[in-house]
Amino acid sequence: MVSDKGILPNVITYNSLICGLCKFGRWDEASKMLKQMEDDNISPNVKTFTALVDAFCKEGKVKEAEAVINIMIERGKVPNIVTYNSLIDGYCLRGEMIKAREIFDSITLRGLVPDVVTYSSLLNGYCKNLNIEKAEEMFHEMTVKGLKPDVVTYSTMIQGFFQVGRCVAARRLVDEMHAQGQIPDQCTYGIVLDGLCNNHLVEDALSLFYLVGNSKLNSDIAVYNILIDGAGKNGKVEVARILFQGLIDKGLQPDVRTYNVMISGFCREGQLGEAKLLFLKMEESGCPPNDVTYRVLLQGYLKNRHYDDVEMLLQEMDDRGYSLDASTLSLFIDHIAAGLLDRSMLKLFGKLVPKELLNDPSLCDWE
DNA sequence: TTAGGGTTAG
Repeated sequence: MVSDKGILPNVITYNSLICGLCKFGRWDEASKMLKQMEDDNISPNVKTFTALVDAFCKEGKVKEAEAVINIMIERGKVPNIVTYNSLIDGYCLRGEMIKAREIFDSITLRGLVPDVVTYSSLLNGYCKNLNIEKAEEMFHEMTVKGLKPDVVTYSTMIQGFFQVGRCVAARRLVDEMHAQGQIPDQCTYGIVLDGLCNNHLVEDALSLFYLVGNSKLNSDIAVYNILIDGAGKNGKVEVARILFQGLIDKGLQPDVRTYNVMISGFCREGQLGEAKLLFLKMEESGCPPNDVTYRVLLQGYLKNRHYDDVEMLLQEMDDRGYSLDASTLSLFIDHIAAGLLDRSMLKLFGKLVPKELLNDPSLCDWE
């Protein structure tokens, strides 16, 4: 691997490439790259190994990540705090909080010092696994240790409070982060809007949105996706429609999630005609439907006992290589069992059941 | 700007 100008790759070049390949799950190529790196007599360093550890952890493959850590130790490279933070994330992602805590506790024994990211990662794990008390403990403990919660720490904790319905505590924390000089960013904003919507406070979310007005914060399609979904789920599909039109008028481009939440909102209200129109508009707008779109629409049709387009949608899913997820599948099974669907559809339907669901005990006996 | 943490659809 030599560039046109005869420049040789170094450890930085390889790390960048390996990291990029890992990010896209291209493990084979990443491992080939690692091998080539060694053939070039360039030793992988702590960052190289940590990139691999992190990539495995993000897929929940903690055993593989630990294997990489063992290899790096064998090669005389010492894992650092970044390496262990990734591992904590991996265990948190799997919901294995006892193990995550063990890694956290082992950090000090290894002579390393947990940093803001370490605390925030474990705190996030506790929040995601709905153990808000433990999360609060971490939040408190880090300040005792002299670590200052940053924007990410606050955002994580705020989301945790919203998830368990503690909206007052969440809002108080937004004020506190301001007072501490940690300015909420785009991500915090999304977390707050989503948290309000999910706690039946969509009016508050909308007030905040209109208060923010034409700021850059509101030029993010994710903000619209959150609000359109929130409005729809709170029975305000007309508000959702206005928001959708608003983002178009503003020159923003709806993405596949925007369409999906809007279609989902129409289906919820039984407005299947509107849902179908939007579905058809996706392709011509350069934003083709994805597997979620099909599942949302199918669920909408089934729940509203509107079977005209079902076979066509299943056929299109098959053509596109999409499959049914567990919840759509179980809805289908109910309708088949109740004799509501034409049995001629069964063959096509069977092709869309993913292998991993074939032996699912909750879905058997449908024939 | 060589590796780490927080946001949206089913």
